[in-house]
Amino acid sequence: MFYDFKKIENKWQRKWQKERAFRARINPAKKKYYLLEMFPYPSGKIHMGHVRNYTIADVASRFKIQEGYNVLHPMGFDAFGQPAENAAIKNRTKPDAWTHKCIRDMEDELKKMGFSYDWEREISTCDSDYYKWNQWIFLKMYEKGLAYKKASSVNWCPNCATTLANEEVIDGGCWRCHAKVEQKDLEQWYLKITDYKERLLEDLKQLPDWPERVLSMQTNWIGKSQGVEIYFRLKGLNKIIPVFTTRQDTIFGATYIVLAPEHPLVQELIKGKPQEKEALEFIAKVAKESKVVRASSDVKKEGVFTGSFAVNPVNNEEVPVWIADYVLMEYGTGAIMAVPTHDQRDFLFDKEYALPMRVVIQQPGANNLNPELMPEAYEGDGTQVNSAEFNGLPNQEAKIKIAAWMEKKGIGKIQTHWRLRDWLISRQRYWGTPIPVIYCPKCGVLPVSYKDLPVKLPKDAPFTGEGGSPLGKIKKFVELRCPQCKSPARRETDTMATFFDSSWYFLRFCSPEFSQGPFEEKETGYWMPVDQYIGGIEHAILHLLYARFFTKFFKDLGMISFDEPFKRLLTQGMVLKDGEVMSKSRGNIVDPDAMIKKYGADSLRLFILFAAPPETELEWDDRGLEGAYKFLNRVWRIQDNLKEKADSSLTRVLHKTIKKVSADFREFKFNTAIASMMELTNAIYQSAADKEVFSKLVIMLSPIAPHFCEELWRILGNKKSILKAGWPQADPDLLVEENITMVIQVNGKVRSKIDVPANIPEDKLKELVLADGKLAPWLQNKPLKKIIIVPQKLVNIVV
RNA sequence: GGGCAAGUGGUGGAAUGGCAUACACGACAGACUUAAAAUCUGUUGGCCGCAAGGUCGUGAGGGUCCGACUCCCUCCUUGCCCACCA
Repeated sequence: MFYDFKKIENKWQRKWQKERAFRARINPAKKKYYLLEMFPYPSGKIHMGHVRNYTIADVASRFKIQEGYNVLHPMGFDAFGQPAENAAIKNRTKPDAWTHKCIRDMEDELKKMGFSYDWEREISTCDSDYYKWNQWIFLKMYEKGLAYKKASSVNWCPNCATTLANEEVIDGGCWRCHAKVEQKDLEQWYLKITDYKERLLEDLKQLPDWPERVLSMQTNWIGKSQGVEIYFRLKGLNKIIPVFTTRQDTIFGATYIVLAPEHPLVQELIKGKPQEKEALEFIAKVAKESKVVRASSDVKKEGVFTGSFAVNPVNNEEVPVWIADYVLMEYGTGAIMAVPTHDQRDFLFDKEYALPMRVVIQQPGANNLNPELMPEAYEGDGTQVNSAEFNGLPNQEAKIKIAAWMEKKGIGKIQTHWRLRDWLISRQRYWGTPIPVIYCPKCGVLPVSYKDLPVKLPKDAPFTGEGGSPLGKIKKFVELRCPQCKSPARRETDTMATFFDSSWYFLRFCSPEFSQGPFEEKETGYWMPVDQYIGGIEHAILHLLYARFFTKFFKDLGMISFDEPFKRLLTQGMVLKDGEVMSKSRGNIVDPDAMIKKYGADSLRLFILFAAPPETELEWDDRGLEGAYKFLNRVWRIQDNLKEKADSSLTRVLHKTIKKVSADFREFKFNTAIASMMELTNAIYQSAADKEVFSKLVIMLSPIAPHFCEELWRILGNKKSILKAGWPQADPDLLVEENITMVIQVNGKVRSKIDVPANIPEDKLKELVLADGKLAPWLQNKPLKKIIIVPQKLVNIVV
């Protein structure tokens, strides 16, 4: 007999919706729990990654409800973005209509999984009720000087005809379409996230419940490094070139310096030199290369001599000045001191052009380093040599002393450098939030006034697939009168990067219909911060960093009182098929909808939680899913064979299971929680359950297989929803064993086992153990050294 | 090149200093059946042994410990993230 999952799932999904079972409202009498998954892009279909992410969250949500928390569990759509425009070009649909159709389809699929969302809070970032507040936030940032416009060389995707943030360039290609990224000069809007770099770094300490990996990725991305800016005087010119280094201990080994080709002093340095022509050609060549190509490690390091010399301030040595592609203007001062013996990049460049080298850090223990014979740079620690008064010092100690000494002598300055850049938010696209700015030829850049928000995205736009923003082609949108002087003016036609939308949506969920501001402080005061955030590791850097930045900004505006938006973070692993990530291009997709049709949502949920712990990769297995289905049927059949009173041994197993499952749920260890419920089920098959035991199993299983358990719960005669059943408590008296099995080891190897009363005194236990005949062959004629007793577990005899 | 994970039966995985392989999948066998499916019940790391039992065994090698899948060191492999960052 199989249970009718189609009927049951449909029935309960409709009932939960009708009864608003997951409606969340402020209730000061109850402890709140805000559970959030990274909201999806509405592609129209959910994939297994979504199923996994949302199932993990849903179990946590339902478990917390049963534990008595007031749970907020919302869902919405990150609805702006490129695919809608691409679909518009391809299928002649409108992005708006296409997106809303996709949203409806995805809602249906999510509902079929039985997720416990408060659908009344659903938000969609492409609705003007939402993006109005993007514009509001932008204006606030503009007021505070955090949004600014800058002409700069940007990454340009020729395929998408749009700019990309550095963070969106992957291996020299566009993060979406993988086309080769070029360089282009454009006026762009930036957000000054660098103003928050110290706090973004420092406050990571407030997040002990984030995965170590993510914390380390964020730290590296912010990239604080302590070093010294050293001043090299240019020979023959009354100018100095500052260089930044974190290895000031190697300054005595700096045998040349290298400038980025774009460095402002380069033109002056090469002027009239024999190398001038060659240098100019080189600069022109590098200018054409994208930063990304220059940054790839397999490209040979190239450079030219400028014909000029600089003076190393620590020993007054004259060193040649070179320019090279591997030095970037964007980092540090755009100039480096080259120490080929102790920096591998300098070493490779040195070998290419046969420049001088000198060892200044001697490797401990090994033979003296010889610059001619070194196969590579020595970048490790050691003792200072050829370093004047610092000779003999360990280099880590010299680092501190040299920095202080340089500051004292005025030849350098201790400095901190950061890797984090400002965030480029302009996109030359249609399907995004219009940046609320007006350009007047007389009055200049004018922010749109708050009362005129939202600047609505026009519904009709020409989609030709050709480059440039479609918005720029809509006269009605672009042309207007300047609000100050009434002369003809233009609107900004750039839209915001969608990362902007997702940087504060977790706040909007607290009061999705609030019309006086982006969020209502009474609501965020109760619900925020998010207690548990769940999503993919691919958002470990950008999204989480931006969301943290926005949170700090709102705090500075006095709108919220906390520093960090997400208390705990869980990054779920990918879903694999045959050892590879599921993807359309690989053609190894398993469609969740087809699986729901075949086995039901409850079986799918059960399988996906049982197959692996949440953080690790999950190998898809059709047979595993079938196994989950069979297990549910096995539980279903228990109802046919209940007895009046369960055996006391079964009751003990039940209470052990309650303890284990409760602990595992709290730590998101769903795979082992399910395993122990399977063990309980096996025990029930050995010795029939009573209603009490069975009911408790059903409650424990209900967060995982909610429709199935709700149905069984009613079959067992309960009138109210299983969500109101409360979580079972383990009876401590039933957890205590009267007799336990002790493992007996001799020299660490298991040789015997004995059953003893749990409360046996140690000397009595020793006596029993030594009398154990099985041990005789191992103890014979050997002097007893000691006996180690681990209470309730084992005895180890050392001979 | 750097950082972080991970490496356990035929497979997914369990055990985070104390009985290695829980739980499940698969396989094999039995019961039920005219038969199959479903279901129920067993067996299932390698080697030696009729058996009792012994012995080897958690990527490789070493170390700490009464005792190591677990901690430390070296190496190998795989995955993810980052990368001319000076």
